Amino acid sequence: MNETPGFRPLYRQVYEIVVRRLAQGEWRPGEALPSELNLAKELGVSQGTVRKVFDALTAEKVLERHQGKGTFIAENTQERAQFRFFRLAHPGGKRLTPTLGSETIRVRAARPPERERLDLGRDARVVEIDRVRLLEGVPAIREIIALPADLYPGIEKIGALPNSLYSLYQAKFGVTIMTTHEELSAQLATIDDHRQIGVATGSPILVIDRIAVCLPERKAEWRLSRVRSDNLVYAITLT
Amino acid sequence: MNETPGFRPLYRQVYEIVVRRLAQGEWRPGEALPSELNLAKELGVSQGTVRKVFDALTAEKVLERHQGKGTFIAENTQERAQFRFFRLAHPGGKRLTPTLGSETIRVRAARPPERERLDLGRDARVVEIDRVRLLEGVPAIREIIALPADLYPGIEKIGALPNSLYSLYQAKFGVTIMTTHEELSAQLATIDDHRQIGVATGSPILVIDRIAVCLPERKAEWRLSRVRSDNLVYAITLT
DNA sequence: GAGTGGTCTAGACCACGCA
DNA sequence: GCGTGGTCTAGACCACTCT
Repeated sequence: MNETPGFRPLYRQVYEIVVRRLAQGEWRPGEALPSELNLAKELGVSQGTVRKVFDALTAEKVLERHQGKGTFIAENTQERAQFRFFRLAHPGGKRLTPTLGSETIRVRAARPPERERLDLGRDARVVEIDRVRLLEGVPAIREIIALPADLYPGIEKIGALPNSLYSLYQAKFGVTIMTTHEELSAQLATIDDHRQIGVATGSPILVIDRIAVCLPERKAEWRLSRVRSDNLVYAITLT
Repeated sequence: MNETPGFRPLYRQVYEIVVRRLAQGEWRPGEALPSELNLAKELGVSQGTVRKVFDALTAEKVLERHQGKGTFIAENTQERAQFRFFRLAHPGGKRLTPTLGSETIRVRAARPPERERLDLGRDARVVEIDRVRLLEGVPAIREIIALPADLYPGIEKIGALPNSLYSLYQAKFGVTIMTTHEELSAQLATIDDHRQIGVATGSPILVIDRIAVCLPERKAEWRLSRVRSDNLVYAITLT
């Protein structure tokens, strides 16, 4: 099939074809892809090669397979996105689901740290979302979110945003968040923290600095979360 | 091969056989397993079925495969264990490697919280390790570690412990840490924190509460880490 | 050259969802 | 009953390592 040094396995090439088509929106979230056999015929490879690609994309959570039905584009449903990227829980385990407190949204020129963190050019604009989220009815999380405005045209006109922004990004703007890079630190509550989530100034706050990356590879969100740390932990399993 | 409701794929059964043999120490860390073809013949299955099992265990980081050489038991080498389970870094990215400050080790009866967190019986004993670790030469981490004593016979007589305990657990006691469950919170530095890692009392501290699980499934370590949070973050990628 | 894992194919049969 | 993915096999050839 080819000569040595530039050797690239067939399934790699098929993988790239499928990812490219996905990114171009040839299939929409929730839709079924062609069956293994049909795609194999179309691309002139064996079913096993397509299967290997679909299996890999399923492991990456890009696709979902259902025996007897077909292969589908994975959806960032509310609940799914919650459990995948939202890690807050009570000590000992019970997962928590946040509800919305208040939010403001505006579009403005990107500031230097935003340009740097989001890999934006000099004249880029960002959407800034500030919101407070509640856990069990109590203000618990302050979030300051910066989005590259070109990825989310008109998001500021939507009005009330859903609890899980990631399912909104996908459904309305075709932006599928694939991975996030988070940096956690402990800080002391500021006077703003006190005003917005009611903690005493100087009490300990868990700060989560997150960059979210979408498919295809691009930094699609910068989110700074300040979380009250009384009776609340960030729970994660490493494997 | 079998009737419906209790259907278990062949590769599942092979998987369980291999894991059992691994846990029984039939092969030691760093050693090669039988080749796909040989194990397939021995078990009376096809090479493809063994391949599927080896691939799965490789994805779980239990095995390592090397084309032309063979399939090996993954080693928790110092560096590998570092990067896998040690998540502290400078803000923005540079990974850090801790060095040892001081440590004490003793064996004693398990206290109720230890029995509860480690699933131990009424008369169980634990090994307690208290140590201070340095980052870039500065005391930065206090760790209080509790181990089920029966898993680590004689560990208190070893003397100086290595920087990465997990490679010690594996090499000396056959305990391979597979996953860890961590809960992070922010707290204020106590007077003990001040004495041991030099931070001002009342400054913010990142607390990591970790349970480590070994192969076969058993809670093999409880570790409480208190980390100074100035110019230091816990960095993690979610996928 | 012998032995190992890596890729690719072709085909059989099973389990599941749906009409 | 058909079409889907899931399992399993057998065999070919390639790429890599070691002797």
